[in-house]
Amino acid sequence: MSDEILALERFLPYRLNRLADAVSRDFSRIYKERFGLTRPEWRVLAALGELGTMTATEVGRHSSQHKTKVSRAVAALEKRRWLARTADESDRRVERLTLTKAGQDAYREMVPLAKAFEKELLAELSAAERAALAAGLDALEQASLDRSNQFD
Amino acid sequence: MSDEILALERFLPYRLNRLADAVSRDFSRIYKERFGLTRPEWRVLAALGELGTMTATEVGRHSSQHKTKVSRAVAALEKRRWLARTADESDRRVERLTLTKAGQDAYREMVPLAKAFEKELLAELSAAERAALAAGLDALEQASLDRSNQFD
DNA sequence: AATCGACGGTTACGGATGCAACCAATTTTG
DNA sequence: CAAAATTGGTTGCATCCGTAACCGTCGATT
Repeated sequence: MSDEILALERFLPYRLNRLADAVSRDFSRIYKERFGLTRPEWRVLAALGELGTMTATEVGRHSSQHKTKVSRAVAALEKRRWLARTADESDRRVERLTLTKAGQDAYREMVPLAKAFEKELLAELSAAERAALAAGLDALEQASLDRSNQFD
Repeated sequence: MSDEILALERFLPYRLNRLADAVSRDFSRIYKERFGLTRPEWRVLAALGELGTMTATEVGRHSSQHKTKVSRAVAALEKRRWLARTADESDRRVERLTLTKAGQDAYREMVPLAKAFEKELLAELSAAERAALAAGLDALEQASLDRSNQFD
């Protein structure tokens, strides 16, 4: 294991990025081409669809997105009338975000497509490979995510 | 496994992106803060350092980067005098890219840092978890990368 | 050798993004 | 209770990025 040369194609940060890019590129066809959403918008939709009414900060935490991304995505979804803001009575800085009927409909339409996408991708792995992937990602998430406080 | 709700935090494309972002964010401190490189520039450096003289197209393939990214990164590294272009005798469209002495020095300085980074990250996993991660990534790469022709 | 399509690489342009600065509301501190 | 520090959220700015259009060169076809 010399320290002279780095095999880029085996280097973990590189591999993760390349894989994430490739998978996301594929998956983005669902929310981008078919629904005209950006990735931040898709994530906000997914967060609100999953957990219901939340504040922008909570959406950011649940979807691992910087607050500026959330702010812009929320504005875009609001313009599309897929979500609505309501003032919080007890704290006037906060806005409570909720999907509208149209937003919920879109979410319900996309969830099966997302699940099918994931299923098809994983179907190309053996059961043992899927188990290894799950275990490996869990472990790496635990090691990586908590030690790097990503969002301010 | 209802099709009503998607658990975003368990969704593969999301997990991969979040993980790649977190790990890259950490690692970028090495090439960004300490050497003032962008990620595309780091990758070009890594490709040339690993494999020696190459064309821009080959660099792009080896580092999984779009040709415009490569073009800009090469221009930046050239300006910094970390790489030099030489005309290819037999094909005047092509430029042969090589690291200069300064570029090689920088590469040799960064490789141990990169390896140490990866080692420390993986040190937080057990041996079994590392094995699972390796197997899982290998399998997913095989499933994903060849079926999505990412670059033109 | 003239034409046409492919290829290596660059660039203009529009859109996305992160950082920092900012505003307003709230909480903490003295 | 006034001042200061913190928080939720937005926006200006500079940068980055991908798409498409482009330029010059090469190879094949004729």
